[in-house]
Amino acid sequence: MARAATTADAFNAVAEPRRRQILDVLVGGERPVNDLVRALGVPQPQVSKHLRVLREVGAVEVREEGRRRVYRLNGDALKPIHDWVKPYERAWSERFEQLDDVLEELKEKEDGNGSDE
Amino acid sequence: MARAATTADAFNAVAEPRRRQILDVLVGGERPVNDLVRALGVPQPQVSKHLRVLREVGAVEVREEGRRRVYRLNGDALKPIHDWVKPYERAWSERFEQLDDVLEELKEKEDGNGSDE
DNA sequence: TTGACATATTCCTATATGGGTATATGATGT
DNA sequence: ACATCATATACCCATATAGGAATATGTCAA
Repeated sequence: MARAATTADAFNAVAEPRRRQILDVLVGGERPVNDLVRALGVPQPQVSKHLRVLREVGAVEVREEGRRRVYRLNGDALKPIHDWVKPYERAWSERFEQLDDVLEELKEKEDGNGSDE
Repeated sequence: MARAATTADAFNAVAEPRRRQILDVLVGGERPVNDLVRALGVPQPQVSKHLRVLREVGAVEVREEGRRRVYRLNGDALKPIHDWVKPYERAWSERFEQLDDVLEELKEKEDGNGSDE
Protein backbone atom coordinates (compact mmCIF):
# COMPACT_ATOMS: atom_id res chain seq x y z
CA MET A 1 0.00 0.00 0.00
CA ALA A 2 1.12 3.52 -0.60
CA ARG A 3 1.07 6.38 1.82
CA ALA A 4 -2.36 7.57 2.93
CA ALA A 5 -3.88 10.21 0.68
CA THR A 6 -3.18 13.81 1.55
CA THR A 7 -6.92 14.19 1.71
CA ALA A 8 -7.26 11.34 4.20
CA ASP A 9 -7.25 13.66 7.21
CA ALA A 10 -5.94 16.94 8.54
CA PHE A 11 -2.65 15.36 9.60
CA ASN A 12 -1.82 14.34 6.07
CA ALA A 13 -3.10 17.58 4.59
CA VAL A 14 -0.93 19.86 6.69
CA ALA A 15 2.16 17.71 6.34
CA GLU A 16 2.83 19.81 3.23
CA PRO A 17 4.51 23.13 4.15
CA ARG A 18 2.76 25.08 1.40
CA ARG A 19 -0.59 24.10 2.76
CA ARG A 20 0.36 25.20 6.24
CA GLN A 21 1.51 28.46 4.70
CA ILE A 22 -1.88 28.93 3.04
CA LEU A 23 -3.65 28.38 6.34
CA ASP A 24 -1.29 30.80 8.04
CA VAL A 25 -2.27 33.48 5.56
CA LEU A 26 -5.96 32.74 5.99
CA VAL A 27 -5.70 33.23 9.74
CA GLY A 28 -5.47 36.92 8.90
CA GLY A 29 -8.88 36.76 7.21
CA GLU A 30 -10.48 35.40 4.08
CA ARG A 31 -8.64 35.85 0.77
CA PRO A 32 -9.27 35.27 -2.92
CA VAL A 33 -6.97 32.81 -4.66
CA ASN A 34 -4.93 35.48 -6.33
CA ASP A 35 -3.95 37.00 -3.01
CA LEU A 36 -2.68 33.61 -1.93
CA VAL A 37 -0.78 33.20 -5.18
CA ARG A 38 1.00 36.48 -4.58
CA ALA A 39 1.51 35.78 -0.89
CA LEU A 40 3.15 32.40 -1.53
CA GLY A 41 4.92 33.24 -4.76
CA VAL A 42 3.82 29.93 -6.24
CA PRO A 43 2.19 29.26 -9.62
CA GLN A 44 -1.60 29.58 -9.50
CA PRO A 45 -2.43 25.98 -10.45
CA GLN A 46 -0.45 24.70 -7.51
CA VAL A 47 -2.27 26.99 -5.13
CA SER A 48 -5.60 25.79 -6.49
CA LYS A 49 -4.53 22.22 -6.06
CA HIS A 50 -3.43 22.78 -2.49
CA LEU A 51 -6.70 24.55 -1.79
CA ARG A 52 -8.56 21.54 -3.10
CA VAL A 53 -6.83 19.31 -0.60
CA LEU A 54 -7.53 21.72 2.22
CA ARG A 55 -11.16 21.89 1.15
CA GLU A 56 -11.47 18.13 1.11
CA VAL A 57 -10.32 17.84 4.70
CA GLY A 58 -12.53 20.74 5.72
CA ALA A 59 -9.73 23.11 6.67
CA VAL A 60 -11.00 25.83 4.35
CA GLU A 61 -14.29 26.84 2.80
CA VAL A 62 -15.07 28.81 -0.34
CA ARG A 63 -17.44 31.59 -1.16
CA GLU A 64 -18.03 32.61 -4.77
CA GLU A 65 -17.86 36.29 -5.35
CA GLY A 66 -18.17 37.25 -8.97
CA ARG A 67 -15.36 35.66 -10.84
CA ARG A 68 -13.26 35.11 -7.78
CA ARG A 69 -13.44 32.52 -5.05
CA VAL A 70 -12.83 33.76 -1.58
CA TYR A 71 -11.34 31.19 0.77
CA ARG A 72 -11.70 31.28 4.50
CA LEU A 73 -10.19 29.25 7.27
CA ASN A 74 -12.11 26.60 9.14
CA GLY A 75 -9.88 25.98 12.13
CA ASP A 76 -12.16 23.30 13.55
CA ALA A 77 -10.61 20.84 11.15
CA LEU A 78 -7.29 21.27 12.94
CA LYS A 79 -8.64 20.42 16.36
CA PRO A 80 -7.69 16.73 16.11
CA ILE A 81 -4.08 17.76 15.58
CA HIS A 82 -4.14 20.07 18.54
CA ASP A 83 -5.81 17.49 20.71
CA TRP A 84 -3.33 14.83 19.76
CA VAL A 85 -0.20 16.86 20.28
CA LYS A 86 -1.32 18.58 23.46
CA PRO A 87 -0.38 15.76 25.87
CA TYR A 88 3.20 15.92 24.61
CA GLU A 89 3.46 19.52 25.74
CA ARG A 90 4.79 18.39 29.10
CA ALA A 91 7.90 17.17 27.34
CA TRP A 92 9.17 20.68 26.71
CA SER A 93 7.16 22.86 29.03
CA GLU A 94 8.95 24.25 32.08
CA ARG A 95 5.64 24.58 33.88
CA PHE A 96 4.87 20.90 33.50
CA GLU A 97 8.32 19.93 34.65
CA GLN A 98 7.80 21.94 37.80
CA LEU A 99 4.46 20.28 38.26
CA ASP A 100 6.20 16.95 37.88
CA ASP A 101 8.60 17.94 40.64
CA VAL A 102 5.72 18.70 42.95
CA LEU A 103 4.03 15.41 42.16
CA GLU A 104 7.30 13.59 42.74
CA GLU A 105 7.62 15.24 46.11
CA LEU A 106 4.08 14.30 47.09
CA LYS A 107 4.70 10.76 46.03
CA GLU A 108 7.83 10.49 48.15
CA LYS A 109 5.98 11.84 51.14
CA GLU A 110 3.25 9.29 50.60
CA ASP A 111 5.75 6.45 50.27
CA GLY A 112 7.27 7.59 53.55
CA ASN A 113 4.25 7.01 55.76
CA GLY A 114 2.51 3.68 55.47
CA SER A 115 -0.84 5.17 56.47
CA ASP A 116 -3.34 4.58 53.74
CA GLU A 117 -6.48 6.66 53.05
CA MET B 1 8.36 15.95 -7.47
CA ALA B 2 6.80 13.45 -5.14
CA ARG B 3 5.55 14.06 -1.66
CA ALA B 4 8.12 15.03 0.94
CA ALA B 5 9.74 12.09 2.69
CA THR B 6 8.10 10.87 5.86
CA THR B 7 11.46 11.52 7.49
CA ALA B 8 11.50 15.12 6.28
CA ASP B 9 10.07 16.48 9.51
CA ALA B 10 7.78 15.68 12.42
CA PHE B 11 4.70 16.75 10.48
CA ASN B 12 5.27 14.13 7.83
CA ALA B 13 6.34 11.51 10.33
CA VAL B 14 3.19 11.68 12.45
CA ALA B 15 0.86 11.88 9.47
CA GLU B 16 0.86 8.10 9.68
CA PRO B 17 -1.64 6.85 12.30
CA ARG B 18 0.48 3.88 13.34
CA ARG B 19 3.33 6.18 14.21
CA ARG B 20 1.10 8.37 16.32
CA GLN B 21 -0.08 5.20 18.01
CA ILE B 22 3.48 4.21 18.80
CA LEU B 23 4.16 7.59 20.34
CA ASP B 24 0.96 7.34 22.33
CA VAL B 25 2.16 4.09 23.83
CA LEU B 26 5.59 5.53 24.60
CA VAL B 27 4.01 8.39 26.55
CA GLY B 28 3.37 5.76 29.19
CA GLY B 29 7.09 5.07 29.47
CA GLU B 30 9.87 3.43 27.50
CA ARG B 31 9.16 0.09 25.86
CA PRO B 32 11.06 -2.60 23.99
CA VAL B 33 9.97 -3.25 20.42
CA ASN B 34 8.12 -6.42 21.28
CA ASP B 35 5.83 -4.57 23.66
CA LEU B 36 4.95 -2.19 20.86
CA VAL B 37 4.34 -5.09 18.50
CA ARG B 38 1.87 -6.56 20.94
CA ALA B 39 0.31 -3.22 21.77
CA LEU B 40 -0.34 -2.36 18.12
CA GLY B 41 -1.08 -5.84 16.86
CA VAL B 42 1.06 -5.20 13.80
CA PRO B 43 3.81 -7.40 12.32
CA GLN B 44 7.18 -6.71 13.87
CA PRO B 45 8.95 -5.53 10.69
CA GLN B 46 6.39 -2.77 10.26
CA VAL B 47 6.89 -1.58 13.79
CA SER B 48 10.64 -1.51 13.29
CA LYS B 49 10.20 0.48 10.10
CA HIS B 50 7.92 2.99 11.76
CA LEU B 51 10.38 3.29 14.62
CA ARG B 52 13.11 4.05 12.12
CA VAL B 53 11.12 6.97 10.76
CA LEU B 54 10.39 8.26 14.24
CA ARG B 55 14.06 7.93 15.10
CA GLU B 56 15.09 9.88 12.03
CA VAL B 57 12.92 12.82 12.96
CA GLY B 58 14.07 12.63 16.55
CA ALA B 59 10.71 11.71 18.02
CA VAL B 60 12.11 8.63 19.74
CA GLU B 61 15.46 7.45 21.00
CA VAL B 62 16.83 3.95 21.55
CA ARG B 63 18.75 2.31 24.31
CA GLU B 64 20.27 -1.12 23.83
CA GLU B 65 19.60 -3.50 26.64
CA GLY B 66 20.89 -6.96 25.99
CA ARG B 67 19.22 -8.27 22.92
CA ARG B 68 16.38 -5.84 23.04
CA ARG B 69 16.14 -2.20 22.11
CA VAL B 70 14.21 -0.03 24.44
CA TYR B 71 12.57 2.95 22.81
CA ARG B 72 11.64 6.11 24.62
CA LEU B 73 9.74 9.20 23.61
CA ASN B 74 11.42 12.48 22.81
CA GLY B 75 8.52 14.87 22.85
CA ASP B 76 10.66 17.87 21.97
CA ALA B 77 10.51 16.80 18.35
CA LEU B 78 6.76 17.45 18.39
CA LYS B 79 7.04 21.02 19.60
CA PRO B 80 6.95 22.50 16.06
CA ILE B 81 3.59 20.84 15.51
CA HIS B 82 2.23 22.16 18.77
CA ASP B 83 3.57 25.63 18.07
CA TRP B 84 2.09 25.69 14.61
CA VAL B 85 -1.37 24.47 15.53
CA LYS B 86 -1.71 26.50 18.71
CA PRO B 87 -2.83 29.78 17.07
CA TYR B 88 -5.76 27.96 15.50
CA GLU B 89 -7.07 27.02 18.91
CA ARG B 90 -9.20 30.17 18.96
CA ALA B 91 -11.25 28.72 16.15
CA TRP B 92 -12.90 26.16 18.37
CA SER B 93 -12.28 27.36 21.88
CA GLU B 94 -15.24 28.83 23.72
CA ARG B 95 -12.91 30.86 25.86
CA PHE B 96 -11.32 32.54 22.86
CA GLU B 97 -14.68 33.25 21.32
CA GLN B 98 -15.71 35.03 24.48
CA LEU B 99 -12.48 36.98 24.37
CA ASP B 100 -13.31 37.89 20.80
CA ASP B 101 -16.66 39.21 21.95
CA VAL B 102 -14.98 41.44 24.49
CA LEU B 103 -12.53 42.76 21.92
CA GLU B 104 -15.36 43.38 19.51
CA GLU B 105 -17.15 45.36 22.18
CA LEU B 106 -14.07 47.42 22.91
CA LYS B 107 -13.60 48.11 19.23
CA GLU B 108 -17.16 49.33 18.84
CA LYS B 109 -16.76 51.62 21.81
CA GLU B 110 -13.59 53.03 20.28
CA ASP B 111 -15.27 53.53 16.91
CA GLY B 112 -17.99 55.45 18.74
CA ASN B 113 -15.84 58.30 20.05
CA GLY B 114 -13.67 60.05 17.50
CA SER B 115 -11.21 61.13 20.20
CA ASP B 116 -7.80 59.80 19.29
CA GLU B 117 -5.06 59.24 21.85
C1' DT C 1 -19.13 38.91 -29.37
C1' DT C 2 -14.69 39.43 -28.03
C1' DG C 3 -10.92 39.67 -25.12
C1' DA C 4 -9.06 39.97 -20.53
C1' DC C 5 -9.28 38.17 -16.08
C1' DA C 6 -9.75 34.50 -12.20
C1' DT C 7 -9.70 29.94 -11.10
C1' DA C 8 -9.90 24.93 -11.73
C1' DT C 9 -8.67 20.81 -14.13
C1' DT C 10 -5.96 17.61 -16.91
C1' DC C 11 -1.86 15.33 -18.32
C1' DC C 12 2.88 14.19 -17.43
C1' DT C 13 6.78 12.19 -14.57
C1' DA C 14 10.00 10.87 -10.78
C1' DT C 15 9.70 9.49 -6.38
C1' DA C 16 8.79 7.68 -1.71
C1' DT C 17 5.63 5.13 0.38
C1' DG C 18 3.38 1.08 3.63
C1' DG C 19 2.32 -3.56 3.67
C1' DG C 20 3.86 -8.36 2.99
C1' DT C 21 7.32 -11.80 3.23
C1' DA C 22 11.78 -13.49 3.77
C1' DT C 23 16.09 -13.04 5.63
C1' DA C 24 20.10 -10.88 8.02
C1' DT C 25 22.23 -9.54 12.41
C1' DG C 26 23.14 -10.11 16.99
C1' DA C 27 22.57 -11.60 21.89
C1' DT C 28 21.36 -15.36 25.17
C1' DG C 29 21.39 -19.76 27.39
C1' DT C 30 22.86 -24.56 27.27
C1' DA D 1 28.42 -24.86 18.51
C1' DC D 2 23.63 -24.51 18.60
C1' DA D 3 18.80 -23.26 18.80
C1' DT D 4 16.10 -19.51 20.15
C1' DC D 5 14.78 -15.03 20.91
C1' DA D 6 14.71 -9.88 19.53
C1' DT D 7 15.18 -6.70 16.14
C1' DA D 8 16.48 -4.70 11.70
C1' DT D 9 16.92 -4.82 6.84
C1' DA D 10 16.02 -6.12 1.89
C1' DC D 11 12.96 -6.97 -1.66
C1' DC D 12 8.62 -6.45 -4.30
C1' DC D 13 4.49 -3.85 -5.58
C1' DA D 14 0.45 -0.67 -6.14
C1' DT D 15 -0.41 3.83 -5.32
C1' DA D 16 -0.71 8.89 -4.57
C1' DT D 17 1.92 12.37 -4.81
C1' DA D 18 3.94 17.74 -6.02
C1' DG D 19 5.53 20.28 -9.54
C1' DG D 20 5.35 21.87 -14.41
C1' DA D 21 2.85 23.06 -18.45
C1' DA D 22 -1.16 23.48 -21.03
C1' DT D 23 -5.86 24.08 -21.22
C1' DA D 24 -10.73 24.26 -19.72
C1' DT D 25 -14.40 26.84 -17.37
C1' DG D 26 -16.65 30.79 -16.11
C1' DT D 27 -17.19 35.89 -15.37
C1' DC D 28 -16.73 40.59 -16.40
C1' DA D 29 -16.40 44.82 -19.31
C1' DA D 30 -16.69 47.22 -23.65
